[in-house]
Amino acid sequence: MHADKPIAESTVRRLSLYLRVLEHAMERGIRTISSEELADEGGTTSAQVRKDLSFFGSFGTRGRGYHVAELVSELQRILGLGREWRVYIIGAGKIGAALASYHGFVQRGFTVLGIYDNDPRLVGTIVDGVTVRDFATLADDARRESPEIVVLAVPGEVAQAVAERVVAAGIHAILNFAPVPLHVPAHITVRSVNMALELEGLAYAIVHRDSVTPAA
Amino acid sequence: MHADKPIAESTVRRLSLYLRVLEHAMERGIRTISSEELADEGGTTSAQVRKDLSFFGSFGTRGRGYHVAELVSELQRILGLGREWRVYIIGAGKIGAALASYHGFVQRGFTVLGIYDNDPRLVGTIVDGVTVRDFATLADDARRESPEIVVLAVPGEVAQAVAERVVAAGIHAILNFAPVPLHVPAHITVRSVNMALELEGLAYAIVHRDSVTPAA
DNA sequence: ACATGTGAACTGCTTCACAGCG
DNA sequence: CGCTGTGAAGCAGTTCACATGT
Repeated sequence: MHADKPIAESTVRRLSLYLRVLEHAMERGIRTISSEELADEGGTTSAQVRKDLSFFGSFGTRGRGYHVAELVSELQRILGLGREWRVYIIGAGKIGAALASYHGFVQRGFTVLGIYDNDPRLVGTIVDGVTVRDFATLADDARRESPEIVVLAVPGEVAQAVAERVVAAGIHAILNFAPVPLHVPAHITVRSVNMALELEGLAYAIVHRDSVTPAA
Repeated sequence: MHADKPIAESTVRRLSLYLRVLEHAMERGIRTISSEELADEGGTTSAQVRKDLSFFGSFGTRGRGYHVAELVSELQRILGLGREWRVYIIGAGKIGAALASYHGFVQRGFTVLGIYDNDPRLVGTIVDGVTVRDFATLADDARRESPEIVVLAVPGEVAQAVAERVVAAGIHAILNFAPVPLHVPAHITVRSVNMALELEGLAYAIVHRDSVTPAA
C-alpha cells in the first residue's frame, strides 16, 4: 500500500494544495471532511484525492471521511514541513525583495538567512529585516550556514552562471525565477517559476479559445 | 498535419521556451538550428521539439534544421505575440509592484494599463510609471479600456472575491498569483503561479531524495 | 447507508524508430 | 548522408467502479 516509491510531481503539488484547504477548514472549525469536499475546494476530483493520499497510507475512515487535524499533520510530515528550511535569496531586485517579504514562505517554515546581490549600492542595505550580502561571500557563508535552498531571482542572462556558483557552494535545491531553463548536475533539484511563460500561455489560450486542454 | 486541435498545455509552455532560446540564438548571430540543439538548450529532447512543432506545421528543412528567424516569427504568431495585450494588475503590494516593472512582460507586448488596490493610502501613488487606481473603479475602467488579461496579486483570503469582480467586469483571462485555486466559470481561462507550493515541492524532493520523478 | 482505498481501464503525453526529403 | 516529420509503441497519470470497512 503506502510507499517511498517515486511520486509524480503533480501529486506532490496537489498535496500542498490539500494542506492549504485543510488548514483553512480547520480555522473555520470543521473537524471532518470527505474526499469529495476536499476535491471541490482544491479543484480536482474525489478519486484523485483518494489516489494521491493512498500513495502514503490510509488516513480516512470509511463511511465518514478524513479527520481534518489528523490529515493536516500527516501532510505536513509527508511534505517535510515539520522543520525549518534555511533559504538564501539571490538577487535583491524587485522580485527578490518581494519574495523576501512573502508571507507564504515564512509561514511554512522557510527562513530567509540572507539576500545576495553584486550591486555595491545594494550590499549592506536592509530588505525586510534581512541585510543584503555581497554575492562574493556566498560560498563562505554557505559553508558556515549550510542553507538547503536557494531562490534565484536574477536576470536571465546571468542565471546559469549564478546557478553554477550556487551548486559549487554545495547547495542542492534551487527555486528558479529566471526565465531560462537551468543546466545543473542530476543530483541538484530545480523547480522553475516562469511568469512570462504563464502570461504567454494565457495569450495562446485567448487566441485559440476552446482549443486548449484545460487545467487549474 | 497541422491543426487548431486541442494542444497540451505542456506543449504551449515548451513553445514559449523554444522562442526564448531562438531569440537568444538570433542575437548571437546563429542562422540555423537543429531540433537537437534546440532541445539541449530548452531542456528537452529532439523528438519532443519536432513533435511540438509538428502540431502547427512543418517549419524545418530536412538535412539542415530550422531557420532561426523564420521559426521565431512562426512561434510568435502561434503564441499570439504579434499584438499588444492590455493587462490590469490587481494588488499594489510587493508582488504586484514587482510584476508591474517586470521587464519580461513589457518585452513581449504586455502593456500594464493600470494597477488596482483598495488601500486608500496607495491609490493615486505611482508604481513604475503606472498610477494605482481604486479597485472600486475596475468595472467602469474595464468597460472603457477592455483589457484582455488580469494579473491577480492579492492575498489568498480575498482572491476568490476579487476574481469574481474581475469576471463580472467582463475580463476572461486571469494570471493568479494568490496561493488558492480560483473557482471561475468554464469560459474564463486561469493560469496559476503558486510560489509557496513550488518551495514545498523542493522541500519534499529534499526529504525524499531520489524518489521523485524528475522535471525541469 | 456511506465514503474510503485500490486494481483495472482509460486517456493522453512522450519516446521510438524510420520513411521521406533536401 | 543528415535531419525533419510522423505513425506506432510505450509509459505515466487520471478516472472508473466496486469491494471493503465502519
